Amino acid sequence: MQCQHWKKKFMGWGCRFTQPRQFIIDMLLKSNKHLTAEDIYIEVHKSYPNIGLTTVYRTLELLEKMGIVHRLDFGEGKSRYELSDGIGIENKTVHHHHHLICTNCRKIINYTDFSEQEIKLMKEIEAELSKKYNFKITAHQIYFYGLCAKCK
Amino acid sequence: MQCQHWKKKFMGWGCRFTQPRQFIIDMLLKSNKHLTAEDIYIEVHKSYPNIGLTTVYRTLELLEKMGIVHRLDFGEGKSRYELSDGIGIENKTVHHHHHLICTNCRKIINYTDFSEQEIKLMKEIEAELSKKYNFKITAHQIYFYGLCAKCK
DNA sequence: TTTATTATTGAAAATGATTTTCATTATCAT
DNA sequence: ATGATAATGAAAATCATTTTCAATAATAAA
Repeated sequence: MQCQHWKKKFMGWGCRFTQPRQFIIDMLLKSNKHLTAEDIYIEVHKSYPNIGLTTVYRTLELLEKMGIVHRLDFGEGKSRYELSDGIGIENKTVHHHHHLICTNCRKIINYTDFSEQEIKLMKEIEAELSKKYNFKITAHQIYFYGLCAKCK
Repeated sequence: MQCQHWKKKFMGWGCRFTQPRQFIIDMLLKSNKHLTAEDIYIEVHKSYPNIGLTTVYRTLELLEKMGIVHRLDFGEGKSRYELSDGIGIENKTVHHHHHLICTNCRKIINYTDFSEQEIKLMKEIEAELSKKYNFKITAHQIYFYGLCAKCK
């Protein structure tokens, strides 16, 4: 979908918009979960059996550099990936959630219902930090740690 | 330092306060950096050469469960650890910083100068989430992603 | 204090995610 | 088409972390 759009984007980075990359991006657009490299590999493999796990890793690395994808870490010993904010229009709701992680049982709760105030403040902080550290901020993640209902 | 204090704490978790554990905690108290398991192993090894890397991993896992230590991830493929807020009195300034991570070169900037407003809001959010999800929040971390001055 | 019980330890092996290497293939500019 | 170069997949290598297991240390019981 929107091949031209993607092609341009890749060209801008001196890269080619190839079939494996296309399949991987399609997969990310379709899914609304936090996928591991292996998840993506297995899923893409169904429609494109030639894909290699190596390519998935390489593509994700590139997509991360391009700001298209974000890497998440829940302390599982492997990374998970999700599209950056504003990339997949349809499933916007999935993005930009924050995480509650139980330090005892490792249970993860996502939440997306931010207060107006929260959103406003985050924007302010971003603006402030951008200026102070001469940093172009494209995304943020908040992790809260503690004990879940069961482990309390 | 404060052996009795630690001993009690460990006992409360049905665990023993052993020498390796003591050395590891001392190391964490002394250091003011984000240490990897290997960093700790090498450092502790100097004064306690019998220590094994396995024990470091196991101890860090336990300390995390006990809420004494927090695991950080900067996408390097390995975890880093720091004492939780309020644990090491002397080096309090080190803790509770947030992170700016460059998605291109992986440079990491820590910042600790939070605005009053920021601190207040985070507390409010924590209170709200605690109630809503019946979760006892003990810590939080914020990661901002984007491009550093060089990579912009 | 001695003894019994159980948690903890270290070494080595195993695991599992991610990277590197390298020869082959696909894509793009000409 | 053709040549130059980026991208690919398979296999091997790497590196952090876990598991296994026999030996040891710390605690509780006698």
